[in-house]
Amino acid sequence: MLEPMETDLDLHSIRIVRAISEYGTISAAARSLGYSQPAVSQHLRRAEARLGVPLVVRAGRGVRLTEPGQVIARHAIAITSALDAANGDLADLVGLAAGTVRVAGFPTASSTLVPRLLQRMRDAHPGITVGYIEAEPPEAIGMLRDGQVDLAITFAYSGDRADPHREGDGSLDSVPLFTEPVVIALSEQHPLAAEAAVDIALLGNDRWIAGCPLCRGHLLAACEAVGVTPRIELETDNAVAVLNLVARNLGIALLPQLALATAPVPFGAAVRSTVPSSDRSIQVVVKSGSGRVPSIAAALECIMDLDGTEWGLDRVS
Amino acid sequence: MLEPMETDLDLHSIRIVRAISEYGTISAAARSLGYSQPAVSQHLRRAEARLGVPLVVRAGRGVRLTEPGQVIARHAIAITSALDAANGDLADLVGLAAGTVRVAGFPTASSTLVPRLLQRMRDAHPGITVGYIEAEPPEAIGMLRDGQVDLAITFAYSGDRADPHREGDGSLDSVPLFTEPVVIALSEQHPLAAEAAVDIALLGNDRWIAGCPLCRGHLLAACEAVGVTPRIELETDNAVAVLNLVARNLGIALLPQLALATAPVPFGAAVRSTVPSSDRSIQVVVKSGSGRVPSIAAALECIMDLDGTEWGLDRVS
DNA sequence: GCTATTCATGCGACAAGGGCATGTATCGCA
DNA sequence: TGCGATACATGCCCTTGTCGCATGAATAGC
Repeated sequence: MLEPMETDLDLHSIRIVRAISEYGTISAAARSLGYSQPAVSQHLRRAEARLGVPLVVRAGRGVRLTEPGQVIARHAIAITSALDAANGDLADLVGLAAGTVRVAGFPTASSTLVPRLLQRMRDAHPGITVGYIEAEPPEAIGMLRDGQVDLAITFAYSGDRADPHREGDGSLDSVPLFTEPVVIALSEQHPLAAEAAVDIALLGNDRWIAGCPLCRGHLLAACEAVGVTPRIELETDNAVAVLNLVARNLGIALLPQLALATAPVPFGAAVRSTVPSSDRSIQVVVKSGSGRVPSIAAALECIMDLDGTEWGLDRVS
Repeated sequence: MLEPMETDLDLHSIRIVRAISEYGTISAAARSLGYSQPAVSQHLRRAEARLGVPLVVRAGRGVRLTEPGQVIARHAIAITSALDAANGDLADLVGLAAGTVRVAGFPTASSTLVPRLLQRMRDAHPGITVGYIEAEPPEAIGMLRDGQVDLAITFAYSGDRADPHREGDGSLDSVPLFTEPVVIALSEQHPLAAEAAVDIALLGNDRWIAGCPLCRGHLLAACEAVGVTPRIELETDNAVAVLNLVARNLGIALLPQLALATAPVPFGAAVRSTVPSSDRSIQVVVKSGSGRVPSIAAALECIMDLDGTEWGLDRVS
């Protein structure tokens, strides 16, 4: 007989009925809600038309809730409190009183930038939980795309063709934070250790120690640029190990400046700049749009406030 | 720094976020809500603008909820269930599966019309609670105005100047249900007991028994109309008592037909029609507007369906 | 009986909100 | 590697909900 009857209660009606139940008159309810009296009156009429049931009846100069109106007023408390809870949690997120950020960073950053970041976040926003997972840039970018992390601290060698940041893809926002020189580590015994800057073109016969895939790629590119094919015989991305191997003259290696902050240069090893020189840039990456999420924005801001001079990093503007 | 920030969650946004959380895509959410995809997309954008926080971020071909979005989705369950509870209770009221009606009726109705009404209501709408309180018409009307009852069963003598229904007041709706003759009860010994109809003009010297104030008023009016001043020496609105007094020739009385249904005419008493004749009408009264409240409408309908012939009442078309 | 409240109604204006058409990016498959 | 299907974004236009103001009618209290 009757169609499903779109008995759709809207928040406005609920608030209005609740206010009327509380104040007894439409005028007072309107005042308490910041509306004009006719607005509330008309809204009530519409709501009654939608529901097919009167919600108020005139009682002398004021109004009285009908039974349906009283039922709504009773539920209004539960509904509005549930809503207030949601609004409260949301306000906490907006106000940085709560929230979560999941960060991925490359290994060397774990020892340098990340502890500073976590400390700043804890000090500035104690309510925000920061998660961290170590991952090389390509993996970090992947986790960002997959939604496993909100923010990635990555690096890229200048001129790298396989730079995962450059996927022509507007879905990620990269912000360059620092640039750092790539230096060469070689034994003090090495004939070129006396030079202030070492010419890579002269290193075609040396044995090389390669690091992570990205670093190895950069090594190959740098050598190719000067017509040299490096003999890579050792592989490790452990900077301490690299430097100890170098100190014993078992090979030479290209290292980003930041790596030296995590490992003391041992006796017998030397660090020199290269010719031609090359740079590595440290970047922070977020999904486009998520930068406006307060907790993520806060983490971003904390990262961008970091001072890299302690580790020999050059701030990007 | 930031103004209170009208973080107003509306139901639409909550439903949309919930659907996205459930289906994973905006399109599927839109389908499940009966909207077009652009509508949901735009609504999301507006909600994000209002809240100042992104709720979704694009993830490949679909979208993923941000943390604020997930928070809303979590609360959505509680909010929508509270709302569903309210809608359910409201639907019960509309569907007559629940509800309350408070009825007031005059004493004679308590014995006749009201039991039938309660039985019909229980049979037709077991979920509806019907309350009853006995009250004379003026008091019943007063209780209706005060909101103590939802429905009043009253009577009025034709031509009564003090009829409480006629307060020129649009706030009450009266529906005449039945009319009944007013008859005269007198002793079989009475000289006029032999007549088929008794002329009131001839009763100026009799002793009268008056009933409730309204009935007494009608008695006075009926006598005045024919130039008689009744000698009222006994007063009771108990029909059984009246008839027994009449049977012993201690007085005569005007009685509405319905009263005879509550009291057998004892041996020695006679009932006759009067000249001029007069009627009493039985009415049902509700507050204007409350007739559209389902439970009250159902009670109204049950009353109007009552058949009065059993008690000698004449239906009003 | 007069006055201050209170509710209802009509009018005009604005904006929220939805559909449609269309453009763009992504994923899967051949 | 290129194509089709899917999904989201955007712009345009229109409906309709909703508000405020001005005004009228009814009520309660002094």
